[in-house]
Amino acid sequence: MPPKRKAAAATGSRPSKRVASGVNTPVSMGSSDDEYMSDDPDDYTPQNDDYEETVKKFQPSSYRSKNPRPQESDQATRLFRSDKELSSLELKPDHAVRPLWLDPEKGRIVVETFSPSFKQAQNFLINIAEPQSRTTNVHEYTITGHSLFAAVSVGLTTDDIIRQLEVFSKTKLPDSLKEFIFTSTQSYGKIRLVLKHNRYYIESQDASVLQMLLRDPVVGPARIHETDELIQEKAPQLGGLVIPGTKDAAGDDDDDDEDEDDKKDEAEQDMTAYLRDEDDDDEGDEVHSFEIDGEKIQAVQQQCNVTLGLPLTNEYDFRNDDINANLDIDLRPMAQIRYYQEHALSKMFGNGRARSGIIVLPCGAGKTLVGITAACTVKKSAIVLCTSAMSAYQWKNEFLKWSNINPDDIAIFTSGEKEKLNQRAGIIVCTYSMVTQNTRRAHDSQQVMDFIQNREWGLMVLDEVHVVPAEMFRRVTSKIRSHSKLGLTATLLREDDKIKDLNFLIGPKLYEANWLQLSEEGHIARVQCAEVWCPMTTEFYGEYLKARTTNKRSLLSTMNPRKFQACQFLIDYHEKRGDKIIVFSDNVYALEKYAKRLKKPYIYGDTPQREREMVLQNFQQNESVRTIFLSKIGDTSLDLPEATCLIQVSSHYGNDEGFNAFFYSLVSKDTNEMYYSSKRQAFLVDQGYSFKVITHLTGIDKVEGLHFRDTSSRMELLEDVLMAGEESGSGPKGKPGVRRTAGALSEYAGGKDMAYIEYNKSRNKELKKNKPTSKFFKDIQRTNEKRKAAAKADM
DNA sequence: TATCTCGCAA
DNA sequence: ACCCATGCGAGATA
Repeated sequence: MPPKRKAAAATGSRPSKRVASGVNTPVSMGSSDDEYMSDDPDDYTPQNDDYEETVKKFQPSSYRSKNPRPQESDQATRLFRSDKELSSLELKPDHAVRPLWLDPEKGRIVVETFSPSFKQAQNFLINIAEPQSRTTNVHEYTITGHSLFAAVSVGLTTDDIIRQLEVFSKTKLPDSLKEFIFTSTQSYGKIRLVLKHNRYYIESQDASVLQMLLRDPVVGPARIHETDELIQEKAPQLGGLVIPGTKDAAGDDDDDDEDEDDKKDEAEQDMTAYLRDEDDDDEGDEVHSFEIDGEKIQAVQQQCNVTLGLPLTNEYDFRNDDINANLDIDLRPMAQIRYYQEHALSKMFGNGRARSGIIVLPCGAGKTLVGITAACTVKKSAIVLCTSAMSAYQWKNEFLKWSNINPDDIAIFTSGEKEKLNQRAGIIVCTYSMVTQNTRRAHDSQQVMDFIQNREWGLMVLDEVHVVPAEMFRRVTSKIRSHSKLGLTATLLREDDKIKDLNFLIGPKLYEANWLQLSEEGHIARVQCAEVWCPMTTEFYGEYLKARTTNKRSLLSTMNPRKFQACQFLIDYHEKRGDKIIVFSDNVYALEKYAKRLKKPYIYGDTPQREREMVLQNFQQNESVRTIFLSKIGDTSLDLPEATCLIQVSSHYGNDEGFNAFFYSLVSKDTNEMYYSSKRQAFLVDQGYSFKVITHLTGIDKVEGLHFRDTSSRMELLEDVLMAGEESGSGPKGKPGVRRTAGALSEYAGGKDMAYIEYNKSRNKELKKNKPTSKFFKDIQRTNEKRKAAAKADM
């Protein structure tokens, strides 16, 4: 889908900034005059050029560069030196040029972002640790068993990890940490989960490990054949492998496509070398195994991963699989794999097999193409799981576009469409819910489901894989038998802590793109995030305090007239500079109110498809439609590349829409919204975005036709809101159909008083969010119009 | 084919 | 460290 993105979304080649200068400043900020003003100026953040230079010069053995910001270092030093656990650790004499602080007890790592070797350290850490937070001056990571498993899975050795850490650390590596890394990594990669003839086996070169496993109260009973003998056989051999579309991923003979742009960095080359080495090494002579009940693999995997600390590796030696039919599929020559996509794929196929795991790529960076290329590499039957029917269509279309697959060999399986697939090999694209549904199935649905469950799949692609830990969706991993699983997502953040389950449900994180780098190179959009704090009016705040239900309160906060005005101002401001604006509200009542009063089109759940299409088409093509209001429709899979500004009026969840330029979140001060805002901030920061807090919108007074300037109009609004709050909770719930109509009129009056503060000055943030393709509209149309006919005609 | 009910996710 | 609401997929019904 990368190519479908419009101009802003980077078709690759040009790393230039596509955002006009000046775009970096959201609205013009008021004077930063109040006490919130942050006191850590950003001016000593190294500039990119210098920075690059410095990094280049930096060599682990020659620490000539001097710490560019000693005061920071001193601060951090004090911080850590005061910690009793750390006080015993001796600083290296040249600690100033080394970026890492280690907390051996908690496995915590703090990186100084201003260090000359920050980038190198970051590239390394992303492979061995889990990112915890990113602030201006320090990033925090944690080393865990899982993160080390991921590191090992991708080819790093115990030695590599310890050696590199030692290089970057300000102190001598504590023995306890070394010990932890050593013991953790030693046990990894010892046992594998293997699918063969539609049965699952646990396999190892070390029979004693298997015997030990069999004594486990969870694993033991899951064994199927109760003979005491382990199965023993020859280990398969590997050979060279070429990933289609890449230069020469595994480094042997021939190839089809050529791929010019390539920015393989050294680290990556090294990595490939590691992979090869390991691969040669671990080709043992024979392996032992025992069969386990397919129904119990989830429990077994969890037990091994969590309790025993012996995660099961999933690798599929697809080239030596002569049981499952080959699929005739290749990338078309036009398909250009970008360097980071290639890196991701080389992590997956680095040792000539398909290893199961997760690839994290920002939206618009081309996740679909990665999935398709994986399928073209394995060349066996593949099943793709999507969160929505629309997304399923997009996947199928992308397959047809980027690969030469015979249209008869790819089928959609959703509630609306049950396409047939021939018996040999093929690709099925379906929704998670179609597969995981527990209730009665329609007849044809059951047929396809049987087909799916009886087949031994070579590859399972799990789109938006962060949804998989959900109770319902996680069933896919046990219902469908697949030799390998590839999870794709833009974010591994969830509200709960279930994201960890992906380690045994799918596999370790194989690759995570560096958003900063991608955005610098123009592969994904840059974003400016800002939070606008809007004081409540006295009338509204009075009612707010009186309100009993949270529902009513949230309605009052989102309908806060000053927030409305801020919204109006921002729309006005950005329309004038030529932006296309999407205003988002998850409250339908507010959505409608705002939109109607500002005379903007809006779409929400009950908006008929036909009307959605109209509105969206106009937004995309009609110059005069610059702003639309959306509810949470398209939470999954709405992508409007032309939007350059997002304003969020009401949303409880951190929401990760990807935008090309601006992202505002409007928050009513002193309300619950503030409470939630900290969560949102954390989310944005974790995503790598920086954001600002704006407490004053300069020039808001001057907006022509600014609504709610006078008290009477505000009172009028208040009454309306209170009424809505009464009936059936929050207004627009109850029956779809009875929507309140907007009040009328707009008045004029005085502005606000807010001051601007910069919250997290930090570096540029990026934004990234993942949405499949851009043809949202077309696909809806297609779906609706003719599930069958249109699909055919189109293809 | 259109519209309803239901369950689920975050 | 909200809770709910909202939206959607799937099946059933006419």
